Amino acid sequence: MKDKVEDKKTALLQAALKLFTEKGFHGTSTAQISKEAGVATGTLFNYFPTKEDLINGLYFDVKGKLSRGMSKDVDSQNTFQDKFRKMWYNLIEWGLNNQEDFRFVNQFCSSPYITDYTREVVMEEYVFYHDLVMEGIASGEFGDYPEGMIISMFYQSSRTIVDFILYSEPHDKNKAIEDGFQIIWEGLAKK
Amino acid sequence: MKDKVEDKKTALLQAALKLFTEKGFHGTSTAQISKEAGVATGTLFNYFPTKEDLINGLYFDVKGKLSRGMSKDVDSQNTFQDKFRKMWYNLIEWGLNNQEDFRFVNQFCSSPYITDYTREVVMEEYVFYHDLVMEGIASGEFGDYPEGMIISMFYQSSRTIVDFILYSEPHDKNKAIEDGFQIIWEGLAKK
DNA sequence: TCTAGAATTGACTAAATAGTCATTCATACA
DNA sequence: TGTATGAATGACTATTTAGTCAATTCTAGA
Repeated sequence: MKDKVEDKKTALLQAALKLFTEKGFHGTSTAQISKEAGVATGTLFNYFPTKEDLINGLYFDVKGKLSRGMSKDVDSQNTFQDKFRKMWYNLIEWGLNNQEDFRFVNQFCSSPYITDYTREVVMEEYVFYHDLVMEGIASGEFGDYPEGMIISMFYQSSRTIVDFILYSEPHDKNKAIEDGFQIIWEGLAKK
Repeated sequence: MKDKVEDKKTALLQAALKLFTEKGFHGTSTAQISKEAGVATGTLFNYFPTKEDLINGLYFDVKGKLSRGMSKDVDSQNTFQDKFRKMWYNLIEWGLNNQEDFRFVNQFCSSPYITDYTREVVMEEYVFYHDLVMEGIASGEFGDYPEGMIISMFYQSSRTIVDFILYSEPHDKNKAIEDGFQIIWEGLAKK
């Protein structure tokens, strides 16, 4: 049955997510992943021929979810600043609601186990984001900074704020999110 | 002889730095580290009883160097902004000139292999930095943001700019550094 | 030069690893 | 009900791992 097949694959991905994030790629054995997923050791290799295939599949999966979470309702915003604010809030909320996924992506985004091919395929889902930044530069909303710098600063700032909220546990979470947006927007906007 | 002892210890730390950064903690065997350092497998365990002691020693070492690099000549600056600009430039230059060290610190700063004790001891070297940020908040140079948020945003931005320079290879490195400072300063400063 | 103590060595071990494969099991259809 | 197909299993293997330790080499002072 199709559902059961997907069940086991999903269970394996979920187990891998948890363990890779917690103990790293080499720190997690395939036996542990199988056990956590509740399947036999051989089953893992039915779905993912090698351990590297597993982490690449997982990376693709999680990056896709992040992309969809980030872009939600952005189009329906009126001003450019509102589009970016919406994206900011989406990103932070997604990070807070999907902590393991967020940590996984950030931990493995520059890992040698993720192949160039995986990176390429994943990149396609972020074209809308690049386009939006280009638009902001062209229309003079942003200061005269390179596209790649704006993108990295924005994304890394979201990581920083998510970590800040999780680690420092501020009494007013929403203020922390808005503070973060103020900092990055004031930093990047044209003066 | 004292020098030779230090030689081997240094060689081991250097080898571990290179390999841990490249292949991760579990991805690097103690045998590889010994080989890279040009010593026997047993020698590693003379200096560091366990592999975890090795990475903790390394973390302590590198964090100390980073702290000293960051704070150089900051005291002799006149204005508050100049102190922060100096620290920004120090940080970026140190990151560019010590890429492996920088990558290592950033990769392992939230790793489970680094003990709470190591973190505590390391923290002591960053008191001056915390004090400076507190001073900036008190004197109204910074906007009304939590101390921890300012510290994280500043440091993570430096990571972002170092990575941007290394990965995007902009034609004008110095403009990228100053751009980065503008972004983070405009973001954090009181309006 | 001789020697005591420390540093260095690398063969060794018990445990763990990624991946295999012959066997068993579940399902869907005739 | 009988059976054919593919999924699931877990014992197994060849290799690799962190760490040990008895033997060797080096060093500094007498």
